Amino acid sequence: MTDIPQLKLKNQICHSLYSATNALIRAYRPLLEQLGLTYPQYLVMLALWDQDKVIIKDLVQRTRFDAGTLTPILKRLESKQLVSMIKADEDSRQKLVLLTDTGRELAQRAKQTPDNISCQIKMAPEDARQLKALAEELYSLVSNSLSEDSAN
Amino acid sequence: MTDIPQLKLKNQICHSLYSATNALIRAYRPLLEQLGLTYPQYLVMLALWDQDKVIIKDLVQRTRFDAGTLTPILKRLESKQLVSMIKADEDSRQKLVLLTDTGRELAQRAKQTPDNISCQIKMAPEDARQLKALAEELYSLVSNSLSEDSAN
DNA sequence: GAAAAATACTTTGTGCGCAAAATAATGGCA
DNA sequence: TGCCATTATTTTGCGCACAAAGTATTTTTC
Repeated sequence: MTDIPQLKLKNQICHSLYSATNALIRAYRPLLEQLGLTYPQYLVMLALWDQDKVIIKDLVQRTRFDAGTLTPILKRLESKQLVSMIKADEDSRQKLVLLTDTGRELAQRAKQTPDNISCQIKMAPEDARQLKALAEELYSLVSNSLSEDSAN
Repeated sequence: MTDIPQLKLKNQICHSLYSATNALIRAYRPLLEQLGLTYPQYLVMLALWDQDKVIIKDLVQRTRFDAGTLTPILKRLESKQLVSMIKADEDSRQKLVLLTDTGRELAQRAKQTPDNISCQIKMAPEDARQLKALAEELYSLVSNSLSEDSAN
């Protein structure tokens, strides 16, 4: 017992956030399994259903994934025939990510997923809205502080 | 463009939560590096600074980590001489986790970490309080829904 | 127009996160 | 006393998460 109040696990936002996020991913797992997707793969597919035929850099921005994380995820989606990748004409450093027909069709089967999750979890809509807003706020505060940091 | 509003990445709490959590872990990294800890190792140390000489099952509950995740983390903490582990007398299936002197002393150096983080991120205290409360709420809602699920 | 800097992406290595299976010890209970 | 279910922990296997280093291509600079 060191008894430094600031070091109490119970007082750490980071722990609440971390365990809530992991629990949520666990709740998604059985639903996404039916689609043959992992949670990060699902997020990438969501981004592509919004818009495909985009370069990886664009996906990095929209998914907020690290590029080194995204490359192997895209490879797995490719091996599942959900996406295909081609070199960009204008700049051959870039790669375009395209949905296949199968990938596009999967959106129809995925349509129910968000409803199923919120049905199962039953968080008050106002709480959910607020949680999302606060998580977004934290994300942008942290991102700014990190980019300032690397600029020194 | 499939244009199913429910499938828009921007409308997903899960994405906001996921990217905020990962960004926060990234922000912790340089601070924890000075302590020689990763983020999950830090959470385990926080739990042990609260109370050590506990069985792994107790740590699983308090850290909310999976047992299969905790075992290798404890091994790494042991190899850094921060904790030691002994078999429990009463029940030799159990293992007691103890802080070493070094492990206990590390709390003094870690004392500044929470302040340093909140200094760097500058989230309004009321927002931070609320974010923590909502994350806790989500955690317990999801945990309940998962345990009901396995009880069927 | 060649060298240097920047950009887009991939690879490598370490450490989780977790389901599922394995191992080991304990506690019924017949 | 034996057997079986239960409990505590570890192992295995796969997929991230990300820093750092590597590769390839384009752009800038002189």
